[in-house]
Amino acid sequence: MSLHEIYGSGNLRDMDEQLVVDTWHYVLGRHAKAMCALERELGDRHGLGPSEFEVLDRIVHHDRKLRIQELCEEVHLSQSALSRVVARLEKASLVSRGVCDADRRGVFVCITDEGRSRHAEALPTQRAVLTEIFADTPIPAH
Amino acid sequence: MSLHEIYGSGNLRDMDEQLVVDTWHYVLGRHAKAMCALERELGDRHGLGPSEFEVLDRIVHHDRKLRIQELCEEVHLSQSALSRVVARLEKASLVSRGVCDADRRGVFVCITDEGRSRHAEALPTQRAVLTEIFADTPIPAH
DNA sequence: CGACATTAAATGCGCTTGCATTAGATGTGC
DNA sequence: GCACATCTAATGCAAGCGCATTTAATGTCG
Repeated sequence: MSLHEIYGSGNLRDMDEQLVVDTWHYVLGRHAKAMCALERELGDRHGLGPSEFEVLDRIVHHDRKLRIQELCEEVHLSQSALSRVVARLEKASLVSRGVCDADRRGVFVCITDEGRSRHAEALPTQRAVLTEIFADTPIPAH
Repeated sequence: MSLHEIYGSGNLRDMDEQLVVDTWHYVLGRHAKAMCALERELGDRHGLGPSEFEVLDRIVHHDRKLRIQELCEEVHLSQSALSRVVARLEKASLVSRGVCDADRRGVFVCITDEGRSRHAEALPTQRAVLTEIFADTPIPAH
């Protein structure tokens, strides 16, 4: 169904609903495809899962140590899942955890040199995968 | 960064990449939000998980019995995951499985009356959740 | 016909996730 | 100061997923 047909139908409620459902199917399809490809490519080439990469990416993007809490707002993971991702990254020496002096409940996560270079290696792979999947139908900037 | 700035930058490669990454973040965010809400609402109100609902929805949409294989192409699940979803649905008496006469390796999945009415109950809930999440920034029809 | 590759669906297994809870640190009110 | 609510991060636990494998049926080729 084309945009013209939708808007020309005269039934805005149906149009909205159809558009919403189409959007959901788009999101479902691309998410599945991208996640699957990222898991394979990042895993095979760089030994990283999508969540591990995303956490490294957020830290590199901010270019400073972050609190677990801050990361939690940016990555789409529950607090417990994030806690475990950080634990795996620490085990792999890609980040280090340190207690926060100001609030001793908090935990800072610092990226290590090894973490930084691993991220730099993996970044082109991630971009290539995403470009492969989204280049044809990106969302025109919200 | 605005669309104008992007297009005005003169570097189409960077623009493309930024658009692709923005699209990925859009997909990640909406997928997480929608999945979480669907899991909660469909689960609490109708005793269905998102995968269970999706499978019922595909069968209702086609309005006939489908082979596992056919469902596999439409649902974003691995063959093994789908096999288990169908097993759960059968346990809940929402579908029934039957061997295919033509190819006795194959399995047909039929929706039951109970499955049909459960789907009908759940559909408005699903639509409400999706509208809540996508009404503001749907994708203008690809 | 008979051995071997192929296909469909189910199952073993390990991993990641979210929910609920816990342990420890910090804030609040009397 | 002290009891109690709140907050942060970690952990026990069960559920769902994908990969690899298995079981059974079907094709294929000599």
